[in-house]
Amino acid sequence: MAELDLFRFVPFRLNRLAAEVSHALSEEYQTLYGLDIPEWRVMATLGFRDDACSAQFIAQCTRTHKSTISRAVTTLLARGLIERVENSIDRRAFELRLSRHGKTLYDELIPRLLAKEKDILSCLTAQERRDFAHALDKIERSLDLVQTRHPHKADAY
Amino acid sequence: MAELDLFRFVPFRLNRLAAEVSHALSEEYQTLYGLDIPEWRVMATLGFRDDACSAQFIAQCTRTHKSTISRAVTTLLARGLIERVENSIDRRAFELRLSRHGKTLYDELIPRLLAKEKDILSCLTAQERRDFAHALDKIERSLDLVQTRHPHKADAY
DNA sequence: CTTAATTGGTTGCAAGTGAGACTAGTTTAG
DNA sequence: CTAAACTAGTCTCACTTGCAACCAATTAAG
Repeated sequence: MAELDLFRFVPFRLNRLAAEVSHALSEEYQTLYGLDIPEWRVMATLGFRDDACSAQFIAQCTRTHKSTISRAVTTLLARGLIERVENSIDRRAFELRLSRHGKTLYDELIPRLLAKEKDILSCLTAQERRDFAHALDKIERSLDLVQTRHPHKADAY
Repeated sequence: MAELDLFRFVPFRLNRLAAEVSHALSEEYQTLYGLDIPEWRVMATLGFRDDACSAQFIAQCTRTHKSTISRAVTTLLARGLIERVENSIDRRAFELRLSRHGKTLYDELIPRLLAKEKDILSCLTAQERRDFAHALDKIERSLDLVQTRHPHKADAY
């Protein structure tokens, strides 16, 4: 008969680990800056790309449902952390970018999050960290999770 | 200024990967057997330990909230997949175990899930898989996620 | 041109889940 | 023995989120 040890079962471990890490990080963006995960993802996507982009694009590259992104965008607009301008070519779509205020928050938050990540991974040696990242790369690629294109606003998509 | 590439940020990657893997697996336990994740976790814990155990124990070792486990137990009882007997020593607690029916389902499901896991990890070499598991070990330990004890029903806890 | 299909984005709804109150039973302290 | 502290499990509440219907704008087909 087949045996399964839940604690050696990778899908379970990934779930548990992701939940725990999210929880640890939420201390930073949630408690300190009042952002939830979808909001943080929008901020991160806009902050990393200096270019403006659409909600659709953010949804696709963060693999988050468009309704979730839509709600996050609404909140961030209300807080003045992002700005939205109509796209002159396609009047359905909007171009999103960080506001000056949002950029300030982003620049404050990033070092904290990177420190937290570093902290979590500090139990691994440098080589182990590289290997771990490499394994994630391969698994993501094989599951087709990778965003190969970073389309610019002009991209048809 | 600090830069953060969301796609190289481990917490984000873990979240996305865990969600994707869960989704892939749910095909098996959800679609085929009508179990959701908490229900599956209860089944897996009971199936792996031949011993009976309490809801509390399942909650602790799967790191799932006790109310979530409680609901899963209720559903599984109604479906006759598990059995519950009063604990003669402590009348607050119940001993849970798989029913014959539940055991049959478990034995059918396990090979499918293991195959799916193998499939997901097949993009890694044997050595990479070992390294990956090892890295998970270390991170889990450093985050104190590891269930060091497998308490038996007599355990005070 | 006109109609149908598609796409960006929003919203209502329902299912799932964590927090925490609550009940019942147990243990510890005095 | 009694009261206080604690624990197992259930339940209600609030919140999050995925789904699907929807609206408006755009593009494709006839």
